[in-house]
Amino acid sequence: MATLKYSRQRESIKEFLMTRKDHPTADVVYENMKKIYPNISLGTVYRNLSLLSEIGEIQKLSNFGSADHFDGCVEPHCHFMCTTCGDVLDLETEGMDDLIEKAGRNFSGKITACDIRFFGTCPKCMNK
Amino acid sequence: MATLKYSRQRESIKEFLMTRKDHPTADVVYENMKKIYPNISLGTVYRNLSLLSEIGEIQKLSNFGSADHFDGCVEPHCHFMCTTCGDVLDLETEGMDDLIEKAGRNFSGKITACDIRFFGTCPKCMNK
DNA sequence: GTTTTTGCAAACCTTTTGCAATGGA
DNA sequence: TCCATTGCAAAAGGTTTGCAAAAAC
Repeated sequence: MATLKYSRQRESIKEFLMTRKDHPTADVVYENMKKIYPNISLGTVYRNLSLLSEIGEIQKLSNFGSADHFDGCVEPHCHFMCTTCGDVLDLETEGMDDLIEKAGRNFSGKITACDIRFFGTCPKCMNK
Repeated sequence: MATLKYSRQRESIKEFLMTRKDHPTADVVYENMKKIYPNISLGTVYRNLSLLSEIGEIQKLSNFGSADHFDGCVEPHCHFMCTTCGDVLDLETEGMDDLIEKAGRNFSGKITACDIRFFGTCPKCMNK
């Protein structure tokens, strides 16, 4: 991999994601970056989101809906998507650590990762 | 919803999915349908795959790679994707039925569904 | 005869890429 | 200076859609 050079844009994207508790899409990141860098391009946003998730500084959540979502928190945790409003939220993970081991019992391949996602109605939409 | 009318194409698509143990993408379904209906269009395949998954006769797996996969089996079960060859396989689910209940303990919304996906190396790719 | 489904092609949405110019080390 | 990063625009990949013709009921 090539040497990494500093870029203001990348720094801002990472910072933005870390201060958001939701999990915005590339487009939302782009719209927010335009407030700081009016000429920033969507391509730059995508390139940096890929780069950041490759080096493990952010997490890419693929296919909650049609567009990818990005999470500034890289600690392993589950996600929940509200089927009413489309929001993606974090969820407690306790008691799910042995899933990979359990799943491997009847499988002759090797399982290295696991992704759990929940769906339903979020607290906000429950009160409507 | 409008009344459903019979269509040979839809019937064949469903049958094809039920006899496959892997989980083909729309494109693979399309290529195979062309053997039976040389003039069938991709649009028809997509329309029927959507329709069938809406009425619960097949399952759409939206989370593996860039294209959706389709599963002729609608019983709840987990999936595994090989990060080497890209194949999607079924996996035993025992001991995972209480996940939704567990996840709901610390959550004030309502969880109705859960999707568990595993990643790793499949048996075929282990022997290479 | 009415309504659904089809084939075709164009549109759509999200993401990636080529390229010359800019900027960091 | 050298090479990574940027902005721009075009392309790519997967999926959806509008429309007139064909098929189902």
